[in-house]
Amino acid sequence: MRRIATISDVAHLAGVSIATASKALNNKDQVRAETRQRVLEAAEQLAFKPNPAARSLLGGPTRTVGLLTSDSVGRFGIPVMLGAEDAFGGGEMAVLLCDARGDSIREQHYIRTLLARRVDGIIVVGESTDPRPSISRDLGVPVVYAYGPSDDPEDVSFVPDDVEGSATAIRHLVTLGRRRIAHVTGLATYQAAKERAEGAAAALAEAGLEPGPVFWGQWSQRWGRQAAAMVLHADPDVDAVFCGSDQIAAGFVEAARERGRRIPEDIAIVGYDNWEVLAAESRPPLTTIDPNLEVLGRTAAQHLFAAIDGRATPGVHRMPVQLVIRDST
Amino acid sequence: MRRIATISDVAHLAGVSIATASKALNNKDQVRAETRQRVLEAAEQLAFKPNPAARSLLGGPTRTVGLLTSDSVGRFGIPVMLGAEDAFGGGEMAVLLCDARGDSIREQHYIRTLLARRVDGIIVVGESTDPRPSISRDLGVPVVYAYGPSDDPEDVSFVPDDVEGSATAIRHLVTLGRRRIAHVTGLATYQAAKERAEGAAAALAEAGLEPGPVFWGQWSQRWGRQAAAMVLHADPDVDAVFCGSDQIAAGFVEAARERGRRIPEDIAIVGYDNWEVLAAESRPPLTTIDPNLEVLGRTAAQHLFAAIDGRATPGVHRMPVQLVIRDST
DNA sequence: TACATTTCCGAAAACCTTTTCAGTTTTTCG
DNA sequence: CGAAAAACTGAAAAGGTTTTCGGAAATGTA
Repeated sequence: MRRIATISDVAHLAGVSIATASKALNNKDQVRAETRQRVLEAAEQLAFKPNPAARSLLGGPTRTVGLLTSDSVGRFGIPVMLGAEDAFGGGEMAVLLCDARGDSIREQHYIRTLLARRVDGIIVVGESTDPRPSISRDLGVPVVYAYGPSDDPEDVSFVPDDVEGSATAIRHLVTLGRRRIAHVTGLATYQAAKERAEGAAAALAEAGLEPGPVFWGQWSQRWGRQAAAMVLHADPDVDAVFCGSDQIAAGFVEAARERGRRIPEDIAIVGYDNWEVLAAESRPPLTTIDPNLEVLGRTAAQHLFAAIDGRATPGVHRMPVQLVIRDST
Repeated sequence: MRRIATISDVAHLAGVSIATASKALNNKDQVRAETRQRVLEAAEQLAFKPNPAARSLLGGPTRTVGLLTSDSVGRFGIPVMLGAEDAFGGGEMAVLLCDARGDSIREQHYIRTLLARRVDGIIVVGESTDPRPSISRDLGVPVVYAYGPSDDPEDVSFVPDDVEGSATAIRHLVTLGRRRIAHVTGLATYQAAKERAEGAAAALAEAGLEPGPVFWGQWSQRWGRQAAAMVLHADPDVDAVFCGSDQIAAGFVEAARERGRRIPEDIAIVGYDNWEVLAAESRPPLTTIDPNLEVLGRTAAQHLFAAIDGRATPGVHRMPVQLVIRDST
């Protein structure tokens, strides 16, 4: 492995001074076109890449951002993360990955590490849509929160618009002529469960329907199966169920079918999350709400760029979600 | 936001020279204990962290590694990635995340970026256990492959031991007294499918049993359901099925139950992957093989450290996997 | 030709840390 | 007490890049 080329190698090969080479490479003026050409060719020939260490030593941007996630097990953070990485990697930003695993000690450690490395900004990816403590105070670099918003409204946060998503789901069911619509969802301690129930209630009211019953439980297939028994017992004529997650919906569908209900003829089901492995493999495949997590991650990354440029956009931004229609409605 | 402290601020506050401060902070000798103490206190007070740019400019290690993944959609790379990140982040290594999304152009781009940033090493995380083209040639930094091995046997690769894992699954079934064991798995073009079938055949032979039929298909629940029909038709007295993935197993269990077979009384089922959401939520919960992906990632990371220290361990290392017993056997 | 103007180029400083080497102070031992 | 050894400290250089500023060359004008 030969030595890595420096700018003085390039300058020497091109027969100019270091300063001129630098100007040529950075598209500054004060360099004759022909000279610039010679420098560029030399750089090409030596496969020259400026040393980022030397560059950032000058105090300029490090072209590095931190990606701080708590989501070691959960599955929601991953697409957000990849979306963000995509937005950064496309430019010449590099992404430092830090997984705090939901431990605030680890989180502090990583924040210090990132600051020591002089990152230009930080994206914090939450594991749920519940607000989380802000880290932005006195940090010195801009921070953008994705999926899990900051509890400080002055921060920049991006979350899926669960209220609107649920309303969309309900409107879809109403359009299909369903009138007796139940809602089975996760624990009410989750912001996501609350907002989805809220959006559903609002859309029902808007359609002139009574708010249907809400069944709170776990975010699990098991709960979906149990809930099926409860829902069918509470109202044997229920003609649609909106589930707070695809896991719940998958369980519900399974149990309802076992009880002889046809999906979607007797009962239409809408899930939430568009978790492919469940939603597409369920029988029948689930109509569901796709929270567009990759887009959310990318958008958050773009806004971090803006914040680094001093154009921050404070507040909690609700990102549009999408209805994916399959065979369960 | 105040200016970030430099070592000369620390030296000044402690009343010593810059050199002495540096020595004190880096635990070099030639500094009186009391002087060192004063310096450390000053550093603490100013929240001083050495500038990594200046450090790596001296030619030392950058304490940065690249994590190159192709696994944007697949789920296997994620735990490997997190395991690796864990091993690095615990020290003072930083991890640069690059997601090539299976595109070799993007991959090249990222490799150049990583080299330009002078990473100390690279971990390549595959999306399947199929061998992938080596990137190590003339790179100048050590590379370790995790999950998806390099096609160059001189490289350092870590893969789950699928042969042994399948054998374990079969031995488990044999121990339970099962004798007519079928195998339902994914496409034979996958290394994973081939090795799992191979391990299963070997274990059957070892137990003195005829190799059972092998059904090749997709890695999907749907195929599991179809396969159930085929298996039960081909041999109505089958008393155990080893599935090549939890998805297949989940589909198989569902369809077998619908055909009136009791699990595990009539047919015992073993899956593969220990994909919690499927294996634990299936009815009954699935006995399965856990490939220990996080451990694999961590191990790969540790070996990258070793390789950076010049103690590389070439070859494809097969990592132990684990039988997780639930109610399906 | 002499001078003013423009266009280019290069020397040198700055960024921050580590390390070497020489110099200074303290300790030890005869 | 004197000399040698040990312990400690500080000035300076190195590492790669960008930027500023002064100077040189080329061009235009009188």
